[in-house]
Parts: sequence; C-alpha cells; structure tokens
Amino acid sequence: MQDKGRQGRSRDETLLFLTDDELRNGIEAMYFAYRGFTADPDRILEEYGYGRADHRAIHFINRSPGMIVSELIDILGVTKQSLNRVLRRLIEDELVEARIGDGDRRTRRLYLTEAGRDLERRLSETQRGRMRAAYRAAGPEAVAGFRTVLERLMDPQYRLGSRFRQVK
Amino acid sequence: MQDKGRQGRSRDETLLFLTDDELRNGIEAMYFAYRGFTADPDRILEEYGYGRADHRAIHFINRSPGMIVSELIDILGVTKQSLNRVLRRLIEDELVEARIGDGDRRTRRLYLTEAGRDLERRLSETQRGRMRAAYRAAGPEAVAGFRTVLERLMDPQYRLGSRFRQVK
DNA sequence: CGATAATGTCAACATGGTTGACATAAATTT
DNA sequence: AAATTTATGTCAACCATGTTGACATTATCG
Repeated sequence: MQDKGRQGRSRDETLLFLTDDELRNGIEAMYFAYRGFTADPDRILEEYGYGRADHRAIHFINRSPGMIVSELIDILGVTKQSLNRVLRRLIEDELVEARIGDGDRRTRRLYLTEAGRDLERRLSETQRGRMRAAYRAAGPEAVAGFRTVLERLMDPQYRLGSRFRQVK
Repeated sequence: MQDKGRQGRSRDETLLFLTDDELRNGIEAMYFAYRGFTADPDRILEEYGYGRADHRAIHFINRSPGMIVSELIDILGVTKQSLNRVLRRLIEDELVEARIGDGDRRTRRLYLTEAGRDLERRLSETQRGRMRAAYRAAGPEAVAGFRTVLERLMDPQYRLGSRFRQVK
C-alpha cells in the first residue's frame, strides 16, 4: 500500500488507488471473492449431481421466465451444443420446462418447474446469505461502490441497464 | 430499484440495499464482472496454448517468488495432481523454475524465469488495464467499497490481511 | 531406525467447454 | 410455390481442468 510503482501519470490529486500494486490487489480480491461466492452453491449442487453450468442456466431461467434458447445462449456465452447438454438433463429431470413459442413456433420458451424453483431457491438462499452478510458488514456506501466497479468491469452489453433493452 | 420484496426485517433505516432483489443483482454482477475480468487474459493465453489454470499459477508465483509447492496448492485450492500437471508443463516450457529448498531439501521453491515474467507482464497488463479503467471511472470511494465487499465475500483465510501471516 | 512429510507420477473418471457435420421444422424471401 | 434462412437439436471427437486412488522417492524428525 506504499507509494511505489507510480509512473509518469501522477497528477496532483491522490491517485494512489490506481497504482499497479492496488490494481493487483483488486485482481486477487476478485479471484478469491468469486471463489468464495460460488463455494456454497457448489456444495448443494453436488448433492444433486449438478454443476455450475446447471446453476447458471437455472439462475437465468428463473430471472427471465419464458426466455428462448438463443437468448440464454447469448447471455451465458456458450455454444448451443454446450447449453443443450445442460438443458436436456434439466428438462429430463423436470426442473425446466420448454414450451413451444406462441408466435414463432420454432422457438422454445424456458420455464422452471415447481421442482426447479425449489432448487433455485435453495441455491439462491445460500448465495444471498453470503452476499447479505458482506453487504451488511460493508454498509450501503461500500455496496454502491462495489456495484459501480463491477458494472465497469463487465463488457458493456451485460450491464444491468443494457441487458433488457437490446438495440439489435 | 423500487421498494419491493422487503420482508419482515425492515428497521426504520434504509435497508433497501439488503433486499433480495438487490442481492440478486449483486450476484449477477459478480458473474458478469468476473467473466469480463478474465476475458482478456484468456485470449492471450490461447495464443500460447495455455489456460486459466496456468495463469493462476503464474500469477501467484510472481506474487510470492520462492513459494513452495504445498503453499501454492493451498492458495489455489486444488489437488497436487492437478497442480502438478500445470507445473510440469510450465517448467518444461521454461516459464517456471523449481529450485530445491535451501533448508528443507524435500521442498521445491518456485520462481518465474525471464520468459515467465514476460508472459506474466503481458497477462497482468491487460487485466490491470481493465481494472484501472473501472477504478478510474468509479472513483476512489467506490473502489474502497468494492474492496471492502470483496474481502467480505471471500473465505476469511484468503483475506489480504490474513494471507501472509498464517497461524498454522 | 522407523515414521512422517513433501513431492511426483500413473491411471481412470467427471464436468463443461470447443468444433464440425448433419437433421428437422418453421418462418421468410424471392 | 419454391428456395433460403433461422431456431433448435443431436452425434462425435476433442481439450482443459478438476477429482480419487495407489504407489514411489527422498528427506526430515523423533
């Protein structure tokens, strides 16, 4: 945290939070925080024989019920083959239901079944629990900062604001 | 961001940042931010035929040169077999050097070679670039909040303070 | 000397990604 | 109406990265 590693860019304000050291600390913090953040759901998923990929599908289907397959592919950033392997099992296991699209009958609208919502709730509860504890300990201003930086770290099309009003 | 989904727990202060909705937004933000955050290094690694596991090993060896294998295993949270597969290749490719421990000759002290440091620098530069842009756009107070929440999200033994003075 | 510790290695397996090729049904364009 | 495009599904092969279990070597410790 000392003042070292500063290049030519030093204005007269305190830009210490932009030193390479601070940036490296932030990078490491992201790594460890993400790991902690996924640890609890991973344990639950293991009971069911599911993995993180299943969790993500469940999360986003719950978040936007009626989403079609190609939208989910875009959000997850995986190939249709990869997603299909996941979806096929979730549908077989009756956690997810795929209904034929009303307008465009080529599409499949995805919904969680009651059992799907139950698992989602279990997964989400532990994760929200950890998030809530972190938020509570850090306080509202820290949380606002946390969210601001996260939004800036993601690729712009995934920012909360952009995600549900695509231009296309 | 409206006032909905609040349960019985509402004190008279503004606890809106603890609503399930806000928590879910935070969870999603972590997911997308982590993805953005790893995207640039992933592209570079692909050129070399390396993956994220190699990146992590390189990162931590650079961070603490002379670290022994078992310490790296603990930090990464993987098995020795898994790490060994990664290390073997990095050593063969002469990005990492493993020297016999001075005191305890059973141990191997790990160091990046010149080539290893070069790759580390390339990987780190893009990642720091993104982090710097996010930090700069968000400002120092947001950054402080970001770091506070991240520290709370990780398992306690990985917090920056704890990591280099283990009780053991 | 015997037990323990640090490391390495082989093999088998699981998860979750990829690419490529092909199939079907429905919508859209010509 | 026919041709093309789109949305989805499927098979197969492959890769990266994790796991468990078994075993070997070398060095340290009691």
